[in-house]
Amino acid sequence: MTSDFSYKNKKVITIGIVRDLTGLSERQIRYYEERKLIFPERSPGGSRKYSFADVELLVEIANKIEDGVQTHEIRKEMLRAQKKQSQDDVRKKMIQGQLNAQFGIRKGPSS
Amino acid sequence: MTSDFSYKNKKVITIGIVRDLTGLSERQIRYYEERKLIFPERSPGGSRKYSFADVELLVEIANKIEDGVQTHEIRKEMLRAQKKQSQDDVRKKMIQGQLNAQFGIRKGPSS
DNA sequence: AAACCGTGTTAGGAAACCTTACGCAATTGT
DNA sequence: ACAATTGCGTAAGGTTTCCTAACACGGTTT
Repeated sequence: MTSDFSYKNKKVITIGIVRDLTGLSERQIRYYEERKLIFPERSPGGSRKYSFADVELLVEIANKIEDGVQTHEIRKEMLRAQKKQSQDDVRKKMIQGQLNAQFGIRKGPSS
Repeated sequence: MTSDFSYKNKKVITIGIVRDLTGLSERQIRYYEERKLIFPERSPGGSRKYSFADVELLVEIANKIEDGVQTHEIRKEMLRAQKKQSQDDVRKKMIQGQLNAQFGIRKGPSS
């Protein structure tokens, strides 16, 4: 239902490209992973694979760090944001459910 | 004006990932390049870099080849399609120019 | 003062990629 | 019929890219 078939979230970019795209060093990129701010996938051989969304996130992270925010704090912020998001999702689903109950009942032999 | 700032056309994917994404062999992917059907960029070190658009194109190419169409023919088709496209672009630009001339004149000291 | 933070750098090794070239069945062109 | 081309597989040898682990180090925090 939610598209999410987007290119934005496919993990297909190697760390060298991410380095070029963000201007960060590989060391930095790996370090932010170590601090659980980013979660690349791995190829069978162990190489990291990032998405465009990851690239954007990395830039945001780098900006915050420049502003003196610690990875520790950034992580908390992210968890907070994430939690609120999932709450919002639940609410939306509930409303959707209400609507379906009222009007959208299209189950059973009705063709 | 035309966005094209899309992820779809950024060349960021290495050949191994393209292989996984398309199911083609690296040999095939390189061969189609040799036959001028696809044009990856290169990293400073010489590694090929593809876009999602390239990946889609590769799948189309592979399908045609399965249907017995030769690379030679596919290339012609592509050139044809490309030419028509650029013609269409020109027409659109001309119309745009007309409209600007009629209504959109916003140049010179007018603030 | 001790511990932690964010990063550069080095070292050694493995994975991924590159080009070149031979081979070969199947098509295509002459 | 026969030569040439097509669309790959595969192997060899070499370069690039990526990986982890570890030491260093100036700045914060605690």
